[in-house]
Amino acid sequence: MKNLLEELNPMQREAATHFEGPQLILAGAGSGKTRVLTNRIAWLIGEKHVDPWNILAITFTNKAAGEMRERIDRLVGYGSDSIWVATFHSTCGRILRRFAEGIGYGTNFTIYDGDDQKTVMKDVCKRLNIETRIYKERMFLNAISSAKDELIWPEEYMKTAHGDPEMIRIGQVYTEYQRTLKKSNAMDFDDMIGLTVRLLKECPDVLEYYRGRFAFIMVDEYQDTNTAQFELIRLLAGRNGNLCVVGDDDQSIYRFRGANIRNILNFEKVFPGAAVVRLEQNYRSTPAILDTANAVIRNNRGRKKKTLWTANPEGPKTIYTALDSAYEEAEYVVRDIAQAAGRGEAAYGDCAILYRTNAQSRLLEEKLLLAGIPYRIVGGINFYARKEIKDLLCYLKAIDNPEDEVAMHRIINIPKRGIGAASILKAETYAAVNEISFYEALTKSSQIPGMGRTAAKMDAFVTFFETLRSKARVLDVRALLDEILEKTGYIKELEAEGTPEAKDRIENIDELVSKVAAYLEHTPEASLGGFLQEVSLVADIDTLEDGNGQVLLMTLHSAKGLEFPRVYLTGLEEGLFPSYQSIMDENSEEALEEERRLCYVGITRAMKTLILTSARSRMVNGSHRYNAPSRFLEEIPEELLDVRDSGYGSYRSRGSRDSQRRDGHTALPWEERSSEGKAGNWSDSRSSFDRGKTGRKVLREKPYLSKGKDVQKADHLEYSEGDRVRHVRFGEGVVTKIADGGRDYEVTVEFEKAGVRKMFAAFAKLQKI
DNA sequence: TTAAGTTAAGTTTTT
DNA sequence: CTTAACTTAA
Repeated sequence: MKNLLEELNPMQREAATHFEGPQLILAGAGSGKTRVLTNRIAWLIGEKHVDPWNILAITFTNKAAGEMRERIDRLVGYGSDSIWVATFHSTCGRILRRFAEGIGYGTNFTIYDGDDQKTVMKDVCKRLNIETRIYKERMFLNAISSAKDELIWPEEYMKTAHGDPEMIRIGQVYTEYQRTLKKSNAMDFDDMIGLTVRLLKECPDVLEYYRGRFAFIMVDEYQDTNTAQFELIRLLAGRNGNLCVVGDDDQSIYRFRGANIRNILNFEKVFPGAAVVRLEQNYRSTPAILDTANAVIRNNRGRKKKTLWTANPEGPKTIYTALDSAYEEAEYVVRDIAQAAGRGEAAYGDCAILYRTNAQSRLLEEKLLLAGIPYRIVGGINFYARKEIKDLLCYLKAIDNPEDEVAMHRIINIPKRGIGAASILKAETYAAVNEISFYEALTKSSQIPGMGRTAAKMDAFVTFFETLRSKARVLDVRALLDEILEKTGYIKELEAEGTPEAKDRIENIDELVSKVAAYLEHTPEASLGGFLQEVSLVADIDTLEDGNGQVLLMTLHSAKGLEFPRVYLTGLEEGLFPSYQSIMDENSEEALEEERRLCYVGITRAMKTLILTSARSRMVNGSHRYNAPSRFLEEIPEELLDVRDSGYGSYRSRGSRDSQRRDGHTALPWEERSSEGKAGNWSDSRSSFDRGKTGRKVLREKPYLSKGKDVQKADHLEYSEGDRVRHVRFGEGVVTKIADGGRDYEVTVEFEKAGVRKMFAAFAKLQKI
C-alpha cells in the first residue's frame, strides 16, 4: 500500500488519503484524477478496512466506469468486484429495476432514447392538435428535459406558468407526454435520474437501505452534474456524508444538458467543512500546449482561479494553418497525418481529429478513405439507431414489456402483416375509450368497431407474439433473438432483396447477435431486461478500444477525458466554433464561455503536438459560407504559435487575419442573416419561446383534416372474376379474384406479359373486353 | 393499402 | 446536402 502512495505527488496523496466527510478535488486537465480516485479506493479498503461493498463510484460514461473498474481491479484484488462503479444512468437503472414499484412503475420498465421520445412527442402533439410544422417536437422535448433536469414535474411546471399561454401549452404537452410514458411503463433518460430521486424521497426505507450501503461515494466529472444528479448524490450521501467529488470547472461543457456549474462552485457552501484539494500539476501535455490552453481559458471570467503547470519537457509550438476551404482543410490534415506517420513521428493510432459538429466528419472521412489511412469515427449515428437494429430491439422490448407502445407499434407490421395505419388508429381509439393498453386492445380485435377482416390479422399477430413471449421465459436472450429472426423471416427477406444495402443490414444484425453473446458471457445474472438496459445506455465512445492503429475522429464533447499524442483541432471559425447559436444566444456571454471551455478541453487533449486549422469557406446546407477565423485563435499570443502556410499557395494566414476580419466584417454570416429577409425564419425559429409572438400559431386549428378526396368505392364493377380486361400499362389479362377490401375492391389480375398483379379497382381503371 | 417519387425544411454538443 | 413529409400512382 505504501508504494501505491509513493507514486503520488503531495497534493494527490492528500486527496487520496482523505477519510471521512465531504471533499472537493479540483483537478485540472491531465492532473491524474483517475489515479487519485482509484488510489483512494484502494487506500480506504487497505488502510481503513472499508468494506468494498460500501463504496460507490459514479462516472458519466461507461468508458470511464470501465477504465476505473480495470484500474481498481489491479489495485485492490480481493473484493474489488463488489465495489459499485457505474454511470449515473446505470446506477439509477439498477436501483429502479429493484424498487420502481415504489413510485408506481413496473420493474420491467423500458428506457426510451431520443428517437423514441420523438415518436411519443409526435403522437402527443397529434392528440393535442398541435401543428408540429411550426412548433417542433424537439422544442417541447428540450423544454421538458430542462424541467426534468431541475426536478420540475408537470404539476409544478403548470403552477409556475402564471397564465403565460406559452408555458401552459408546454405544460399541457409535458403532462400528456409524461402520462403516455407512464402508460407504456417507460422512462426517458431524464426520468431515470428524476424518478430515482423521487423514489428516494418518497420511500424512506429505500433511502435508508442505500445510505447504509453507500457509506463512501465518489463522483467523477462533478462539474457536469445537473440539479437532479446533484440531488441524487446529496440524498445518498446524507448530511455529513463521505462524499468525494472530482471536477474541473474549466471543463464544464454540458450546460445545454442542464449541467449546473454552481454545483462545483458552491460545493463548500452546501457541504460546510468540506476539504478542498487542488491538483494543478499536469502530467499529460508539454508546456507549449499548456500555455496555449491557459491563454484561451483565462478569458473566462466565471471560474475558480488555478494555474496548470507541468514538469514535462518542452515540445513543439502549437501549429496553426488557415486553409481556403473545408475541402483543403481536410486534405491538409490527412496529408499531415500521412507525413507524420512517414517520418515516424506519430503512428495513426496516436492521432485524433476533433471538431465541433458531427457533420464536419464527412469530408475528413472522405479524404482518409482516399489516402487509405485507417480511421474510426466516434459518435454520429449510433449503431442501435439503425433501422434493422431498432426493429429487432423493439421485438425484445415489446416481449419484455408489452405495454411499451412505441415498440408495439413498430413491430406490429414488421414484417408486413397487412395491418395498416387506419386499423392501428382504430385499435388505438378503442384502447383509449376502454382505458386499456394498446396491446390489450389487439387481443380483443374482434370487439373493435369497423375492424373488418384486419381483426383476423391482429389475432394472428397476437398468437405469434404470445408464442414468442412464452419462449422468452425459457430461452436466453441469444436464443430468443435467433427465434425472432427465424420466425419473422427478417434475414431471409433481406437476403431476397440482395442489394448491397441489405447486405450491410445483415452484417449489422450479425453484430447485434455477437453483442448479445458478449453480454451473456460477461454478465453473471443475464436477463432480457438487463440486456435492454445496457444497450440503451451505451454510447459509441464506450466501445472505443485503443491500440488498433486507427486515426480517431470525434466531436470535442466526445473527446473529454481522453488524451492523444497528436491532436488536430479543426474548424476554428466564427459561427462554427464558437457556434452560431452561442454567439446569438440571449446569454451570449455565458454561452461563449462554454464554447471557450470546450476549446480548452480540446487543446488539453493533446500530449505532444497540437495542430489548429481553420477554413475560410465551408459548405453549410449546400451553400458556401464564409467565416472569419475563430476568436479563440485571436486569444492565443502570436509567439505561442507556429503559423504555417497551407501549402496551397494562395492565401496567407495569420498576418492578414485581423485585416481580413475587419474587411469581412459586413459579410459575417450572422450579421448577413439579420439584415436579410431570410432572417425572419431564423429569428422565428429561435424565438419559439418568445411570449405571444407566435403563440397563436400553436393554438391554431389544423387547417385541414382531410382533403375530401377519398377514393370512392364503386357501387359495382364492370367486370367480374374470369373476365378479360385491359390495363393502360400491363396490357391484357384475366381477372382471377375480386376481394371486397372495405373501402375499395382489391382486384387480382393475371396479365399475359406482366404476370399476376394485385391492384385497387379505383386506381387500376380496368376495361372489360 | 403501400411504395415510390417529389418537395420542403433544417442543422450543436449527449446520457 | 441530407432527411422527413407529402403526393401520386398502382
